[in-house]
Amino acid sequence: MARAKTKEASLPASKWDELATDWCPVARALSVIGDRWTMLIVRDCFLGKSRFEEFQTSLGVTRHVLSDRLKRLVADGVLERNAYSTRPLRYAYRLSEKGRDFAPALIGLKDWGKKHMPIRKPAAV
Amino acid sequence: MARAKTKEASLPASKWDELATDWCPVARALSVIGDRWTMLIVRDCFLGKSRFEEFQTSLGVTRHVLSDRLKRLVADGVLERNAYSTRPLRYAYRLSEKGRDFAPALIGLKDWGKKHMPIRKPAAV
DNA sequence: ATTCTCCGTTCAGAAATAGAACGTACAAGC
DNA sequence: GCTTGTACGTTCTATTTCTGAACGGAGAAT
Repeated sequence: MARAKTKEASLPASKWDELATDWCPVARALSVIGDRWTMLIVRDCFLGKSRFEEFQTSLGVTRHVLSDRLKRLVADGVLERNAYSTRPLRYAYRLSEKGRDFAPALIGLKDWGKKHMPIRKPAAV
Repeated sequence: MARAKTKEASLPASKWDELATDWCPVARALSVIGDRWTMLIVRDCFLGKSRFEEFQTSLGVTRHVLSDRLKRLVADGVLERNAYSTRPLRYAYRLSEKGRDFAPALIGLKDWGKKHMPIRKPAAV
């Protein structure tokens, strides 16, 4: 996967790591999906997206950050990376059971957004 | 989401603002509470905390960022700021109805954290 | 008068992000 | 063989954000 890593494409470390062992389960959950993009990647997975380009196009996140977050989600067991093509080696990212268990939290956020952040646009939820 | 920028202590603006008008209600919700600390401040409010020092001690967040997030939450209508003391003018931050509506999402995160992030020591220690 | 508490603000250095270009691997077309 | 197109990342630099510590001010307590 990674070639010579002269410089580590590091993940957030300082304060996030403390959250991972916090007494509060909400904080521990946020240590995994509490950054700007990660929850949206998980949402995209729920919507059936699974490929790098799909996430990138959908979210508008920079490729660097997307690459970083996908690695982190795989490392955390939220996503699973499997080859969907062997000849041009390509990987698909799909939710694990651990990832699918975010559904209630996502629904809570969805309901809040619909109620408190209305918008008039061709919504296709 | 334009916020009072009386000074240069501006709040995250570039990509977060786009989320606020995203077609997806989850993204719109995250434009409000999707950063590292904001959801934890809301959690603290659910736990009965209401004062600057309480949040700061509880979270370990820097005072600068805490000040910024509280302003943002008040501007977004998630928290209400009321004086609890007039002589040494002090304000308490409490959840509005809009803020209390985060309960389902928080419970979802809590359940996920309890199930998938059991408390354990960091590897080294 | 001095110290203490509470609620922030300011500053410099460290870290993360944005935006774009670059690399690799394979397939199809010329 | 050479170029173009697609998919999946990596590398680069400039900008933005965060951390950590110090500073300030207003009243309270000693």
